[in-house]
Amino acid sequence: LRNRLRTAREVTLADVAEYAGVSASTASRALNGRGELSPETRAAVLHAADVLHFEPSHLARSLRMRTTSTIGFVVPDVSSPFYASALKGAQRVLEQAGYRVLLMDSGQGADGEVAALRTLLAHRVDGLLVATIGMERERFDALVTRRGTPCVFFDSGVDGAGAGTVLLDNTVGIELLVEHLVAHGHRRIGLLTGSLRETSGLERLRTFHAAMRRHGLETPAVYVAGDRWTQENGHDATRRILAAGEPPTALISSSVELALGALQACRELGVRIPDALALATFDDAYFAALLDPPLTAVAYDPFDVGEQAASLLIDAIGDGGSEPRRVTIPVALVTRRSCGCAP
Amino acid sequence: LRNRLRTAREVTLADVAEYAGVSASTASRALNGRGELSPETRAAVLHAADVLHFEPSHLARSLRMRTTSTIGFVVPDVSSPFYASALKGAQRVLEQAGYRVLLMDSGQGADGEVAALRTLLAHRVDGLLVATIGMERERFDALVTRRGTPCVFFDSGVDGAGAGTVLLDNTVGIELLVEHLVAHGHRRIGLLTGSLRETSGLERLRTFHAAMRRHGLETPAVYVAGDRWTQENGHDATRRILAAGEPPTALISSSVELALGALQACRELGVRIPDALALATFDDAYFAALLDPPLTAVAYDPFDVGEQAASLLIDAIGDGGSEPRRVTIPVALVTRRSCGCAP
DNA sequence: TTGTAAGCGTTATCAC
DNA sequence: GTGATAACGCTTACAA
Repeated sequence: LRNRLRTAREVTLADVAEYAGVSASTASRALNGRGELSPETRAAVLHAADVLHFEPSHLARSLRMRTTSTIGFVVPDVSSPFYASALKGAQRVLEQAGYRVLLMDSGQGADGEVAALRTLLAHRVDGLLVATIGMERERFDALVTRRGTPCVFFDSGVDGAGAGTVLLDNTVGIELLVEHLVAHGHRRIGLLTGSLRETSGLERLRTFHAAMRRHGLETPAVYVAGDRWTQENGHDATRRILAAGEPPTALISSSVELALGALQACRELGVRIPDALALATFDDAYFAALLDPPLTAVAYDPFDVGEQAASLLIDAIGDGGSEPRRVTIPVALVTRRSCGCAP
Repeated sequence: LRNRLRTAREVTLADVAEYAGVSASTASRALNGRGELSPETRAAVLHAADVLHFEPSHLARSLRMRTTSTIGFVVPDVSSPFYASALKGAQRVLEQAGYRVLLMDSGQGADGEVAALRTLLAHRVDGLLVATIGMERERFDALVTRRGTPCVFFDSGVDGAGAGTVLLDNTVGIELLVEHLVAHGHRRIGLLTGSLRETSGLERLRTFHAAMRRHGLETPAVYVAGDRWTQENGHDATRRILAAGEPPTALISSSVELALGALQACRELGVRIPDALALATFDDAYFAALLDPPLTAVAYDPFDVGEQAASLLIDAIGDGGSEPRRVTIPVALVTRRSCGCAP
């Protein structure tokens, strides 16, 4: 026995059974609390497992049970605070329900996203949580719907696909921003946009135009710029917008990364915020109040996004083919100095 | 339809073999490019796999091959930018080498860490990448060393355990900070510390005391405070330190979260930085230059930490039991206004 | 109450 | 070259 332990070989259920003097099936039943067992037998098995430091192979179990208790999580960029927080929120709920998380970073590319999905599917994950960078319905169906693996989208979805979608309240968020800046007296307002292939990017852009129209305000094409969710893009887009013949007096940013880029650009150009340019952004980062100037922002709970998506997914795994569900995460405006509000 | 799709049996290697009119072993060989095969057979199998949308079960393969191509990644808090970046760096290297990442958040608790390790081991991961919150050597050995699963620590390790450890150059980092503040003329310097159960927390504290002594400076006990890596802790610790009879004129923060807390506390107390209190911190966050005031910081590449750790792990998986290796990530001082440097 | 045997979907070792 | 056959470690009818 001692030699058994020392060898590199893993301890298996068979070892436990042998040590306890029972069959493998009995050992299995004892360890999983299934079926009727005599108390002594159960105790003997538990003891054997303990002595041998038995750790059941999740692999073998999954193969046999045809379920892995593993959820695939796909985001464009794990190092972004938003996705990291959503991940944490989802993980909390998922672990509670006995699931593990297999994480994949799509690297903000369509190929990366497909590859990530493929890997996860090969792993036979029980469900998928994905913030897509923008995939066509057909491709998604061919890849995952056909397999029957439940998928919940968050932050960015594929129209009509999936068992559910969790989105921020982009409409209300942008409207709050526009209204607030208009209330400050601004009429020339610009917009920094992220990727328009993603739901959040597109919804924010559309709502912006709608809100401006509703206020009877014009938006020259040059007042809208940006195509990626990066600080660099925010910087470049801001410079482009400010280079307009008659630049806007206020700027709305679709994300905090873009806003940081705007801050940087304004600093370089000597444009003072909020006097020369008012700034307000989507995403209330934890450091927003400590920036120079403190940033007016649309706040929400990023953990909540992950939690809700995870709950939806667990439901979908449970009840199979009920209606696709849609959850909207509420947002609220937090005013600070960057929009012109008093400190 | 949805239900039908859902219950549809997965397509297996046997299906592919049958469709191609060959045996399962031949199909396996064709798909994996192993052994000698006639070109036609190979083509037929590949075609069949394509037509049937065959996706090999990673589960079955792992069980048979006794290797999962999966790496377990354990951090105290995924939503922290540092860990998220390290994760991304590690993922890049790991994916390149054909590994997937199974992520677990220990939730900053010892129990959570043990549970995470257990789960990962049950999953038969090929290797472990962990930033421990501080585990005893014995416990670690009983849990993972006994199993023989290679483990590389990063940011925080277990003395003498594991196949390698990747740490930031905490010594140089803190020395740079102390020297710079001393050069500004400060003699009363305080320190904000994180968890002292973690390597980085402890090393930073120790180096601080050593550096101060080397400069012939005294550090009253009340000048050092903090016990967790959170903004809230930074806030509270700062208030405690500033409440000293003769408060320090400069403050070093062991992490950017702590520094944000300090900034917040100073704002509340009306303490002006850098005039009334100079501030400099470990960690150069991407928003550090845009804070009020811009933060002087010790910079390093967080992705690098993950990459190096991943490389070490891949080596360890390859050559088995060579010497434990140790990598130190270089750091550099970035001066900005918060320490008293000109803008 | 407990044991036997048949798989889950692969790959490796033999034969032919 | 290609095909049986036997594992890998587990769960679960079905027997006993």
